[in-house]
Order: sequence, then structure tokens, then C-alpha cells
Amino acid sequence: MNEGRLADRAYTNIVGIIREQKLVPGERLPSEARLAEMFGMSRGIVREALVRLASDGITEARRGAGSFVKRRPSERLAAHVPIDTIAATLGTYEVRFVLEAEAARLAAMRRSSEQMAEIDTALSRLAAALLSSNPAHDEDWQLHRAIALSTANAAFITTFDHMHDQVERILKAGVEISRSRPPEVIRAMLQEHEMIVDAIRVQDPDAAALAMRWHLSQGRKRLMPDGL
Amino acid sequence: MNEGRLADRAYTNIVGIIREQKLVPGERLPSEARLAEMFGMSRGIVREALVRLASDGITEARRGAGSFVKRRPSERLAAHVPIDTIAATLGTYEVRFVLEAEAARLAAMRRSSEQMAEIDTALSRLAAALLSSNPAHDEDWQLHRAIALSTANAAFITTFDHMHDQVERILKAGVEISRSRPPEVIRAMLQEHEMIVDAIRVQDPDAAALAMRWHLSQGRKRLMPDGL
DNA sequence: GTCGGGAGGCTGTAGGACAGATTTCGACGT
DNA sequence: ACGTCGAAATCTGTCCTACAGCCTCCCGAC
Repeated sequence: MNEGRLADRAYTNIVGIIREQKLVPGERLPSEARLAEMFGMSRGIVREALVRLASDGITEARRGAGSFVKRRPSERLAAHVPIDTIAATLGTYEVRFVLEAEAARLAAMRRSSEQMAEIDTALSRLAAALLSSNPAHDEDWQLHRAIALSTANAAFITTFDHMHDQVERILKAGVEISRSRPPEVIRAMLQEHEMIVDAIRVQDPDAAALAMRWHLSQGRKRLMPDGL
Repeated sequence: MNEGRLADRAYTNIVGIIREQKLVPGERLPSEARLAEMFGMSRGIVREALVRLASDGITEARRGAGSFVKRRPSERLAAHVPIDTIAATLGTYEVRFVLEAEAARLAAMRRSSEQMAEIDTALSRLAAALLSSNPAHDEDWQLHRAIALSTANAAFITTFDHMHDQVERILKAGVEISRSRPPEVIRAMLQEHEMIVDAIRVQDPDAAALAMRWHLSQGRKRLMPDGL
């Protein structure tokens, strides 16, 4: 998946060690020098991998003591494992349904006028991109994100971003989606977004959540027409 | 927040550079050697910070070219900014409401018998910990996580883990919560969990979601009695 | 048996070196 | 004047050595 960088191989190798030796949380893994020797690379490279492992919450480094397993990677690393694209896509839609519907609801309740302006800007950008037959994935995402920003909830926003990273990864690893869209689909996509934005404008939380759910269900159908 | 590691300061400093100089996505930031010189540290330390930045999706390193800003950092970095603990805690509860209620619903629909056994194990562990007056935060989390695992949805699980990382970070940066709990609170906490688990056992999705929402609302009240 | 101290191991950090990739820019040919 | 090509400058990726400060563990003293 990620070749070319030695540190990536180190990352994978260390995860392999944790898996194969069934290291449980709290256990120590070999020292940086030992790992470097085992993998045939320098200690600096192993350190880079360990920094990422720690940043991912899998290990934890204690100065003078060593690196320790924090969580079981078999669970934590599900995201890093090759997965069935169809199932993964369906899965992300399940998350988006609850998360984004609630985002729309909260945005309808709390949006400031500045945030409303941001949403409007994002919507018009999306419209321009769609009408000029661009893929417009980024513009679509920016609109959804402007809505998430309007929740005025940092936890919501970071969770949202995290989910989007997954979506991107799945799409990148999976199918190419930018098929040509017939005009009626483009019109429908625009209408769905407008319904969401309008509900947020008039501050109707239930309508906003409903419109978002409808939009996502339509999006899923367009992505995977053969249904659930 | 986490001092003692030079690499953390490097991370913060680089973020500061991106912010102050208003670097937009695609722009190059100073070379590793230049950054090391600016911060007065070795290049290896700067590299560690850059590895984490890249792992966080904020920058991207291109061999032979440099490190580049990837996404709008002013938005992306909301999570790394010091935040008001009370507002942040309320925020995470908003996320947990929708995410975990849906997890309970999906778990009720899909749990295998093995997953049900895992949930039961986690519940009895939690009961044991609570009855012996332990803080039992970890056991509590393990039960919630066992439920999330039963959704059989990788996206759900990773999103769940991400949210938990935030909760941990906020709690670590904020107040100490392990106040002494009177017996009736312990009994209530156990009952709430049992209601969730039972609903999953008899595969009643709505009841599971409702029980989870109730449990979280009670938890929030216990954490912040002075209400919303 | 207990307690303390020391030795060894480990991470954190520094600095230097080189290979290979990329960008830049000037020289050269047309 | 313009396009093309190549060389130099720059940068990341990798390796090496070294040492300070911290942690663990074991051994010896009591």
C-alpha cells in the first residue's frame, strides 16, 4: 500500500511483531536499537515509525524505559488493513447518516450569520462546479464541512474530519467514481443540497436532519445502484 | 500540554509558522534544515514533528522537493488548540449521543453470539470494578467499545476510537473526575449498562438506542451536575 | 528479608554524511 | 527570441556515532 519509504515498512513490521507475538497492552516491545537491527535499518527510521505508532495511539514511549503497547492493534488497525471496498463504503455511509444528520440539525439551531454566509458560498461554488461538469467532489465536501463547522462543536468537527479521511482512503484504494453524470442527476444533487441549506437558513432542525439523510441516501444509491 | 519533548515544541512551532504566514494548501514550508536552525534543534527532531504533521494529514512530504501544506490548517487544527474544558466535554457528549446510540442500535441488529459474549464479559468486568470502588473508567470504556465492535462496521469503530482519543485528551488536560461515588450512583450506573446490554441481547434496536441515550444523559449529568 | 545503590539499558537529542529525487536556471542550439 | 537540455543547487530519505538523562533490575550490605 505504501512503499518507497523505509519508515512505512518499519511501521508495518512493528505492527506485525505486536500481532504475531500477541503483545497485550502494557507489554514492552523491543528497543529501538534492537528493532533497527532486526529490520536492517537505522535507529532513526525505526524512531519515525514509533512516532507514528504513538501518534496513532497504538504504542506509548517512556523515556529511559522503552516503547509499550497501548492498544491491541488487531482492533485499532482495522482501518489500515485492506478491506472490502463495498462493505467499507456502506460502513462509512452508516456513520455519515448519523453524524451529518446531527450536524445539520445542530447547524440549523446554532448557525451564526457568518456561518450561514460560508454555507451559501460553499453552495454556490458547488453549483458552479457541478454545472460546468466538474467532478466537484471537493466542493461537495466543502459544503458539508461548512455545515459541520456551524455546529460550533470542536469534537464534532474533528470527528467529521476523521471520517472524511477514511472516505478518501477508501475511495483512493477502491473504485473510480467520477462517472459522467446526466443532467437530471446534477439537478437532483443541487436540489438536495439546497433543501439542506434552506432548512439551516430558516433554522428548522428536523427538516435539516431529514434533508441531510435524504441526500445521503440518494448519494449512496448513486454510488452503489445495486442497492444495499 | 505535553512538554518535555522537544519534538512537541517543534510540532507547535511549525503549526505556528503555517498559521502566522497564512500558508495555504499546496504551499511549501521551510526545509527541515532551515526549521532546525530556526528552532535551535537538530534536524532529526524536526523530522519527528514533520512525520506527525503528515500523519495528522496537515502536511505532506515530497522527496527531494520539500514539505507542503495539505489542508486548511486553521480548520484542521481545531483539535490541537487549547479549548475550554467544559465546552469541549459537552461537545464530546453531543458526538457520543448520536454515535453510540446508533452503535447500540446496530449492535442489537447484528451482534453475533461471540460478540454478545464479549459484551457480557465486559459488563461483568465493569460490575466487578464498580463494586470494588475502582474508578472503572477503563472497564466502562471497554464495554462501550465491545458494543461498537458488534456493529461490524470498521468505519464506525475507527470513528469511535477517534472520539475516545479526544475524550481522553480533554479529561487529561482538564479536571480530575474520579470523585467518590455513593452506592446509589454505582447501582444506577450498573443498571443503565444492563439495560443497554439486555436490549442488545434481545435484539431490540430502538430500546438499545434509547437506553444508550439515557445512559449518556445520566453520565453527563453526573459529570456536570450544574446542567447544560 | 529488606533496603539502597550502582550498573546497564533505553529513549531523547545532537550533528555529520551521503544518495537520490526535484527544482531552478543558465547555456546552448535553432 | 524561444524552446530545449543539462548541470548545479536544494531537499528529503537514510545511515552513523555520540552522549545526557531517566528507568529498571539485580546484587550486595545490613
